[in-house]
Amino acid sequence: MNKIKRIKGTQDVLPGEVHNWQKLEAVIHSTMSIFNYREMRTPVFESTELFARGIGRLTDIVSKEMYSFEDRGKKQITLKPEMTAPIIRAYLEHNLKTQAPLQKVYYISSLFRQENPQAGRLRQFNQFGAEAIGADAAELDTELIQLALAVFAKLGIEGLKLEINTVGDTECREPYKIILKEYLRPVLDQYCEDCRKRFDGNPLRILDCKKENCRTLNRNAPKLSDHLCSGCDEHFTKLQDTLRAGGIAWSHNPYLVRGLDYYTRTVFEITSSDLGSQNAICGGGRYDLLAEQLGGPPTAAVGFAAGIERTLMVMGRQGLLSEQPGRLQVFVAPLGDAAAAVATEWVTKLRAMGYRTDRDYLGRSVKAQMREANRQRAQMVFLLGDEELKQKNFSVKEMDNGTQKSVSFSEIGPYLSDFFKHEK
RNA sequence: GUGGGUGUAGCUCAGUUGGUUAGAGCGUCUGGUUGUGGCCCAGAAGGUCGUGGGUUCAAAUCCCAUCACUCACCCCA
Repeated sequence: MNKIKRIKGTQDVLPGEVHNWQKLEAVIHSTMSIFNYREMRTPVFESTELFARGIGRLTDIVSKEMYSFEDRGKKQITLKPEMTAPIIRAYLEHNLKTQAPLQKVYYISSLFRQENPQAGRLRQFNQFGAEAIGADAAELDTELIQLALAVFAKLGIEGLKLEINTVGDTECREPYKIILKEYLRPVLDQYCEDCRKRFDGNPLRILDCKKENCRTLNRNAPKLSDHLCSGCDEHFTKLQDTLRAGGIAWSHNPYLVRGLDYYTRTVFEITSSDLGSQNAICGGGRYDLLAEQLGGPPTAAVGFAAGIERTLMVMGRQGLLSEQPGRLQVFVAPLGDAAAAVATEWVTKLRAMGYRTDRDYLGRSVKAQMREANRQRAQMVFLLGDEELKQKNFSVKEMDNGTQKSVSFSEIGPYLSDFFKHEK
């Protein structure tokens, strides 16, 4: 029989590394709490229609990357490829705005996209992110950026770059698209095949094409920043003012465009040079039109999403991952069947007292049990053989200093509380 | 979907111009102590050399195909 292997683009997080995930998650929870964001969880799958309408049918994600299938009831189902659309769906479905006009929520979730894997890109991957729903204030955009940066800062990550841009709103983006298309149409045949495809559905994406030739052609294209409506212009100015007031460094990248259709006004991206070619660790922006596209009332909102695997990758490159999980406090080493029975009772008692305790289950020799205790970095070993049983005590070996002493069964409680008095 | 790279022990890797029973380090197990860890020493277990075919007296080694992994394009977290 050949072994079954994991699906391409998926990852196992093994016991020896999971503590780093837990630490990251703890920082996310605590930072979100400090910024007054509350966690929200949504199903792993949704109706395909949600993403088709929310993200946009012409985007890469929807047109070729989704894990979609028909269930036994002939419903079109998709494993969620991103979190913003499900969050807004739930927000609308439960009328959360009736609870409070501004909802601030966050999530940690697995997402699924059927792309070709490479460094920092998986088919099942994890993101954390936050969404503030119900306000169009630019200060809120700044808060989301601060929040993302705060998580990274608390983790000790350095050297991140923040880029911002504005993509306008319906009032100015649609007219601008027409102006842009008028410029592009006569020279379109000089653009690459991808760009020609983008022309009808998403001409803005032509502006951040990476091909040298397209970039050259783009230099003479009309700029959105010259065609912003007064509302968007003010919003972008306000964003930069508040970022400045918050002491945040950024650069304005006029070609920064997001691949999802729902963005309006603010877009931003945080990148790290400690990643591979997939260098974005966080992306976000404002999406004031999404709620309406999903059948809800006009609702301003802003959010970000950050890659957990990419964050861990950066932490690894910066030496921020720890090797050592917690230590075992007590290892009970019984010798023989009689001792094994008593050991079972004591392991139960020690655990009930709150000490991290384990024992041998393989009937191993003392030497092997000591090796095991050492591997577990146990702080002490309770040896229990015939002599100890007769005397009703343990031979307790303190592993860090190598000393050994007899502690009678009745004194174990006080002995342990004294030994561990400096640990809480 | 398209390109490049790599597939030998659990892990990281050697393996000569094709030549007998395919090696090392780490890890695992056992022993060096009637019942004592780490360091050290000795030993053991563990391999369809990714898979299939071809060339050859002989293939881990050469050729073809295929699969997997990986990096990159694209796009994104």
